Amino acid sequence: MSIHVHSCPFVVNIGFVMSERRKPYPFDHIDPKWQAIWQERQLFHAPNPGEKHFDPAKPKFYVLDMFPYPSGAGLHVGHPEGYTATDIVARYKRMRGFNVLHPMGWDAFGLPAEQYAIKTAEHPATTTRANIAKFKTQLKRIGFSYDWQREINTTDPRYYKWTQWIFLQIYNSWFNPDTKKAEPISTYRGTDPDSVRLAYVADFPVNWCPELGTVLANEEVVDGKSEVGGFPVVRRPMRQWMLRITAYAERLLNELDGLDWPEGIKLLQRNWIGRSEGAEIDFSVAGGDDHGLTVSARDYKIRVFTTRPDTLYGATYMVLAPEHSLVDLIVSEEQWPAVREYRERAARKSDLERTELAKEKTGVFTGAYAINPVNNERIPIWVADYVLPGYGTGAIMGVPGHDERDLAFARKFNLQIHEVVQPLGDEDPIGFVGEGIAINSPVIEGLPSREAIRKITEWIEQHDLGKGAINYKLRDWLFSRQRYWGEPFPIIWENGKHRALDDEELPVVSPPLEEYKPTGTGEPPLARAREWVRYSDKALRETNTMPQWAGSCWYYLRFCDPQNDQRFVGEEAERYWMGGVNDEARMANDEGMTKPKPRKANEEIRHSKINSSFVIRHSSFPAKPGGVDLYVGGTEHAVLHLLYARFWHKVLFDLGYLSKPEPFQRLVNQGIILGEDNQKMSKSRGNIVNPDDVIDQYGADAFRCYEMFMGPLEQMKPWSMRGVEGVARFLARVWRLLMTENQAGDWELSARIKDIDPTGAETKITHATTKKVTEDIESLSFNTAISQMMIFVNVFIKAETLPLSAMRRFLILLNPFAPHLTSELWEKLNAKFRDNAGDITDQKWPDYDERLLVEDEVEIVIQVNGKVRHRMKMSIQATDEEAKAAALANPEIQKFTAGKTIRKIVVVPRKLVNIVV
RNA sequence: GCCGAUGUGGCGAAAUGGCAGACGCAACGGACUUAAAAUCCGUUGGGCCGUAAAAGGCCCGUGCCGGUUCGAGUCCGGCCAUCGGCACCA
Repeated sequence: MSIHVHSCPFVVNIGFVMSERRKPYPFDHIDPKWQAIWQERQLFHAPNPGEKHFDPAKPKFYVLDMFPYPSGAGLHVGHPEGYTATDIVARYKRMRGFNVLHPMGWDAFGLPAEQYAIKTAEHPATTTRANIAKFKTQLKRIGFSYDWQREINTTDPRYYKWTQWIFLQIYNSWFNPDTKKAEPISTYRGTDPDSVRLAYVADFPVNWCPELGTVLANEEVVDGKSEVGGFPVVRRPMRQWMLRITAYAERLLNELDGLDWPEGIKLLQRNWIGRSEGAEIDFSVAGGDDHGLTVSARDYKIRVFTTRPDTLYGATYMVLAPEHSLVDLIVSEEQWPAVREYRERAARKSDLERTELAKEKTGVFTGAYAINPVNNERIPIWVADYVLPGYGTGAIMGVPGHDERDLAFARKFNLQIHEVVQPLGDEDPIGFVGEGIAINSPVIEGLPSREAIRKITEWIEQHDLGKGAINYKLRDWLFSRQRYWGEPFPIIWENGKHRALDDEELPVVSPPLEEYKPTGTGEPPLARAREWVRYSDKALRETNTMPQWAGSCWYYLRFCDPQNDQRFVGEEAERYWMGGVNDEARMANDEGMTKPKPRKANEEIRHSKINSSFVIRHSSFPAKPGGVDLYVGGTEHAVLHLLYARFWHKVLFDLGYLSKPEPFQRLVNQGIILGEDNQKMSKSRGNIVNPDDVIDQYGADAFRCYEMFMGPLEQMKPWSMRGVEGVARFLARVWRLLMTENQAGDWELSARIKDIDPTGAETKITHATTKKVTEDIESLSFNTAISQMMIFVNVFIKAETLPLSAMRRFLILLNPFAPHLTSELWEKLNAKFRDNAGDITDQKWPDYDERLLVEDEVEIVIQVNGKVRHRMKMSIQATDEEAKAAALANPEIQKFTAGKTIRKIVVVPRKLVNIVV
């Protein structure tokens, strides 16, 4: 409460006034009353196919929130923004006759929860339980229509049993490059299945965060620091579990196309996947004259990846990443100490040092030479850390003439620079990286870059020197953590080899460790549980745990069938909710209703820039590949969660467990809510707004409506308590529109409400409001829907009589936004009029009649040279000629046209006449 | 550096290429009240002309500069600013 002293001084200063103060309407009675009724009647429970009360005639709609990570701080007003939006859609869709799946759960494993537990010196299981309880209480107060019977918790063994099971499906499959699908490992015909599994163990330099005592995925490292906590991250070779997400790079990229996601998010994913086309070229290592190379060194080949094979004649040196395995084999005796020292220094560097701070190029000569295969020139081989071990082949050909980085390197170390691309304009050819004409390049002389690339690639292939190749920036997913608070791996080790546990042995439950903090050495805390680790005399359990993202990779599937203990999700339930069987019905019911707003022209142009010449589309790929109909959450998950979940989904789809190749058809990102000071909400700034305080003062409906009235859902916007007050006033006006206070000070239904026909004007505003609210909910423009309802109330509050039908219709329209208030008023109407209207939640969403919205007389603007000079009323029937004549005859207009030649008259029917003189 | 989003009153915002600022907040004036709160009514982009006061009229105005168009907040080109993402990816 003390936080809000500045915004509401009188409440705090004179405490008793608040409790004494008359509420604008009795939300403190209404809110709990209806929440209890909803819970008791389980009104928002969605039965699965085959269950009692399931109605197969209805189409389905799956509307999902990104489930929260229950932190110790509880909710702030940013969380319920997306939740309110989806709740409005869910309530609306139910009234439109859909079976609506609208669930909520808890993503509770992972680093932040564990860090919080360590800080408060409590066990993460304890703090997690408490945090979830707090979140749930807070969410319930807002009156969301979740089906709480489907609540799930990623830390529940009944849930993570299936997370482990899915891991085993991944472990037990491989990616068949011919079918471009995951297949059971049993179909693999090679000698070493472990080398192709989609989950595998690798020993190589990883992101190690000493402070957190764990390794992190590339995606969890930001600017060389851990995303959680902001601690330094260094490279360190360790044995780790990896998931072969790179096998899916192409599909993850191409199959974005059919999704209704913001183009910006698709672009982020495309960039993250980072596809580039080019060629791989082999350079052979030259025998040294006095460099002490052994004869066999000549047999070594260095393979490089380049997107510009047309600059091959300009390659004047080569660079190997310090970690490249050939370095040891080719380095000369003389250069060995320098190279060794350089490699050690590079290994110690943090990511931050290696990238951001390393403006100046560094490197060291290996003493070895390679042969440029196209012209047989001897070129020196260097080691430098500007070449990354994880991308391409970890080696490059240095073309300083036409690459900025190579140019900087060559200048620093005095290496040769050749011009091989002639710019089309008058730019300096040295350092020119664009497309031009190949020069000094016999095989491709005179060709434009694109053709040159094609021709030289053919030439390389013909001479068996390499091949055209595609490379992705995306790396395999580092999947193990040296932490306690995560899913244990269902894996045991025997004679140095890993082996999957049987399905019957799941779940593998973590041992109840008292001492769960990271060891700091890189050995996982689970190793402390000696009894637990000893699986048998010969076998030990894997002691790493899964990363935070594991549970959220498939939770949307579990929501379809959360109680199932036979399968991770029942087949029929999955087919129904994820959209396999019900598509036709849905499309029919859905026609034109859930389409995203038409994109602006420039968005289309941007999209079309994406080079799709290489896109391979399976003809059977569905136009709407995703299962969840609407998914709302923050942009922060643009690449991490959304990419990982798509990957798991595709593996399960390939293995035949799922009916759709993509998890989320339509994605919307809600914008961040800032504090009243326009700054990001944070504890240190003291500008956090707690939903509980808002609801105490103004009620849940005002809270919900304000969240939506603030502005467009996707936009970043600041909180304003004054704004909440304004919306609360609107709801109070709705209350007083239908209710009046009697002599005794009690509220009773207004005598103005009568079961009479509305006037023409009243019908018009009612239908206009229906149209606007309907369309605005469909396009998620909740702010303008509320504006329209305010206009409606402003009109009727002045009326002497209130037609019952118009009031009922209005309450239905407002119901998704303010469910408590409207339920109460609806009940009061039922009590008085006894017209068997039924409960408000059972109502059908009203239709509107376009014909009723048409005016018979319209105001037409008269412009002279594009400037508004006058207005006139005209019948809607008036022809263009009549409008023209009327405009010209208008004395006010004649003032402007007198003595001038009329050059042109533009008429926009029913809108305006523009006279050009 | 590259990619993307955004830029409209004092504030949150609204506007199929056709009356810029709907709706709300704040502010001001009034009604009610012993008084305040609440509520209700009215005014409210800037400048100017007009009038006793009104009515009314004119000019400017959607980050900046240019273009297309009878007409641009909206479309096109070029800048500037803020925010977000990527960042030695060969």
